[in-house]
Amino acid sequence: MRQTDYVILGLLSESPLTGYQIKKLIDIRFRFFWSESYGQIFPALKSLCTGGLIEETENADEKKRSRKTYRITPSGLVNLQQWLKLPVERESVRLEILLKMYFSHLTEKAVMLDHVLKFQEAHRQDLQILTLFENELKKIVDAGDNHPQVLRVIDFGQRVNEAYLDWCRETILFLESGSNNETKNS
Amino acid sequence: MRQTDYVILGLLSESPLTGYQIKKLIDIRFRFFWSESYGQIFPALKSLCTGGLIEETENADEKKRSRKTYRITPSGLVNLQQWLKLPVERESVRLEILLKMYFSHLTEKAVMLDHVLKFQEAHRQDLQILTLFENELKKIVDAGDNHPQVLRVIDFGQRVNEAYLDWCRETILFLESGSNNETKNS
DNA sequence: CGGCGCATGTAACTTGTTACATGATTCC
DNA sequence: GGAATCATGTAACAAGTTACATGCGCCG
Repeated sequence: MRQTDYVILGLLSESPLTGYQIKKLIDIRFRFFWSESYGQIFPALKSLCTGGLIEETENADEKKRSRKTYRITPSGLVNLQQWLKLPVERESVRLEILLKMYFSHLTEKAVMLDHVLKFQEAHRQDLQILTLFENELKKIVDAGDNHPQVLRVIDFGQRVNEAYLDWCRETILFLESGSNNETKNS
Repeated sequence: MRQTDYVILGLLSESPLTGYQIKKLIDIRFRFFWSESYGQIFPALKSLCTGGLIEETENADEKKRSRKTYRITPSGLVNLQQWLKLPVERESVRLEILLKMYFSHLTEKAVMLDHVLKFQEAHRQDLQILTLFENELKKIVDAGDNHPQVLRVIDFGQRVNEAYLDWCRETILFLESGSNNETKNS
């Protein structure tokens, strides 16, 4: 069982979905802390089916062979719950922009400024999407569900993205001040 | 050229190093935003050598076949500088703890509390290491170098880790309050 | 009927980790 | 001499991406 399997089990624990929908959900809801490609999702769906942790819903309309909808099985739910209890292992973060920042005395400040501006723009968007999602959740009052937990996840995203943006502001000041060019061997 | 190649070029642009030292530097200085394993570093060193971007320093002591020290070549430096100008592509973050938080209504709050406490402890340490590194840098006054840029990287780490810790505090409150057990099918 | 978006799937490839083997050096 | 740590290296595996092939269904 890979991590991909558990993401899928988790999403299917909320409602039945197709592989395509799973991908879309991950891209939107989990965008700031997770990602999966089709190349992982579809094989995972197949193997989860084989293992009996999920199953295809039988559509009334039998002829539609495309658009397979999957749902979690009782045994899948048990598996998911067991995984939740396991200690969190992997935590991987790879930010190329910091690598470039670290070595950026070897190039012009304008180059780095450009990178930071793009980074800033990307994370402004992340923050916006996050806030949209938060408002949507808060409108739906039939709590009972996993809303409080999801709000904790959104809060994480907001804090981190705000930290990113604060850093961008200060770093932009740094890069705009001083000499415009810091190249060593110019 | 993979990202690993550029990390190595960057580190060698500061001073000659052995593969082992490169690994250690990445583990300490880059710990909060990068990682590499020996399985990537040693093959990369070999291929960079073949490509003429780095070279072994000839030790006065010829007999030592172990402990090879590498240095960057002029062509390697040019390569590194070109890479710095290229747009930042990959930015990957994978935080399993948020995945578990998202689905944590399916288990006891105590379970999630445990995960968060471990996460908190790990990032307290990160913050400490970061501050240590910062003080060390500030003591060495022969700036001129890349110190301002490195301080920007450290600042990033501090902000993000502080955001993590703020989130932990609030999340711990959330998990300690309310019912001790939120399992759906208990 | 042509194009677009929805949807599934896979093969080839790249990237990254782990476990292991090996040997040198240092310090007690 | 024995233990710890420094140090290099690789093979097998696991994980993840990309590019591509395919076909359905709807709208104009």
